[in-house]
Amino acid sequence: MDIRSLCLGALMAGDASGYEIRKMFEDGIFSYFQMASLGSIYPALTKLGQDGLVTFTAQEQENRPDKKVYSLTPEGRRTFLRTLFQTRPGEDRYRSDILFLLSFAHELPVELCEALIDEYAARQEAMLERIHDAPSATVATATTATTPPNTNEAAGQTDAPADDAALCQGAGCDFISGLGEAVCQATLDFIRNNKEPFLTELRNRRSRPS
Amino acid sequence: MDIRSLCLGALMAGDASGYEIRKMFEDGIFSYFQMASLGSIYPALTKLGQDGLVTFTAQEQENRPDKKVYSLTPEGRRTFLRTLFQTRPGEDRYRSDILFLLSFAHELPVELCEALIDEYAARQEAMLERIHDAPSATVATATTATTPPNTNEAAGQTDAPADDAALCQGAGCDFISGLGEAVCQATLDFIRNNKEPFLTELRNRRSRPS
DNA sequence: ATTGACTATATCGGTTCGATATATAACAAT
DNA sequence: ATTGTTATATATCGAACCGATATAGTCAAT
Repeated sequence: MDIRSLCLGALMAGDASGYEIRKMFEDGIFSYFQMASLGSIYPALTKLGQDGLVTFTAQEQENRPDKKVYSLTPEGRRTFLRTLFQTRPGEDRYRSDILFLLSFAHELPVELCEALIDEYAARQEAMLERIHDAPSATVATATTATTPPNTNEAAGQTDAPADDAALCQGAGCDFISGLGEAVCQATLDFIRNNKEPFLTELRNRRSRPS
Repeated sequence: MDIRSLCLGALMAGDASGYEIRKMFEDGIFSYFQMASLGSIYPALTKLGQDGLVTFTAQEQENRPDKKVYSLTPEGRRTFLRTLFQTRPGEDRYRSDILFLLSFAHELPVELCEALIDEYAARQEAMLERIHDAPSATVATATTATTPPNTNEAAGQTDAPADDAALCQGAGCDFISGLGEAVCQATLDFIRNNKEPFLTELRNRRSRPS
């Protein structure tokens, strides 16, 4: 998936600025399986605008740089849907420095190994919490007020641009976050059951390096 | 983790050519949590050579391009171990086109959603098999003959360069592949239990789009 | 008062991927 | 017989992308 498609996908959930798109990949639903940085989002939005797939309206904000709120054009929407249908999905890829380091456990002090495992577990736990805090489509969607720092409350132009089912629009996201939860849980379970035996074995091998 | 460290780490398991290093990231133990392409491995090895962290000996092969077999220098080994100790491990990142596509399930035909899920499951299953086929450190290591296409059997120079504990050197790799197994298993379990309910819900929403 | 955190856009350098070129051999299929 | 595919093996180049940085203002906390 190239960043242009990723941006179009983000805008499918509703109008957003570049900054808000990044947050979707940082904290939002997309953060579990995709990422995109500002350094690629802004150029992508510019190019998408040139190609007529998005438009933006500069929202003036008092004492702040203008906020460029991007929307999909009808052609942008069509293009994205075509992408959805045609894309042969690439291989999943997982990258973890911690696991790489841990694959050299036999060269490391046992304390460092333990710290790495604990760090790994902590991150999984944090992710679990993020999943639980996220809104679900099956549960009532009216709970989250969301109310972003909408400084221009008086200006009645904003029209609440796609908030309800925006961040998590339907069963797909529920399925995915359920999967994420299951994976995190399995990871934590594995660590709970195997951390100590692993460290013990490391210590044993250390004492008699055979 | 930059590619130079990744290459040093690969060479910790024993001498290897650039091509063989890539295979470690393609099929080998590293494939579960890191990746590296030839387009970055070869330049990295060249630079590491300039910095005196690796050396190579060009092994002539009949009717084949020379095979440059790289080895860590003592300084290269020291540098890598220093890296192991000092590195503040970066965030894990997972990237999946399939899950991204599935997050737009409500825009897709149910059949396509099912195909995507099946594809996802198939990949997990393939990964599980790869993990099971891989050698384990705790089990007898003498089973795998490995015998790569070693055309020069008569030339007694090769000296079987680090084969036994090479690919998977110890408890660390066992821990990691155990973790990988648990995660794959949890993923497959989740899909088994939730695929049909998910598809059913999609169909229901489609029939009465409310 | 000043530090740090958040919102917001934008650019630039460096890293890395993916495709491609080159060369050869083994093997399967037509 | 010839074609195609797969595998070994090195190497390069353009395009894509990340991460850091610059700019600039608000707000809360110390």
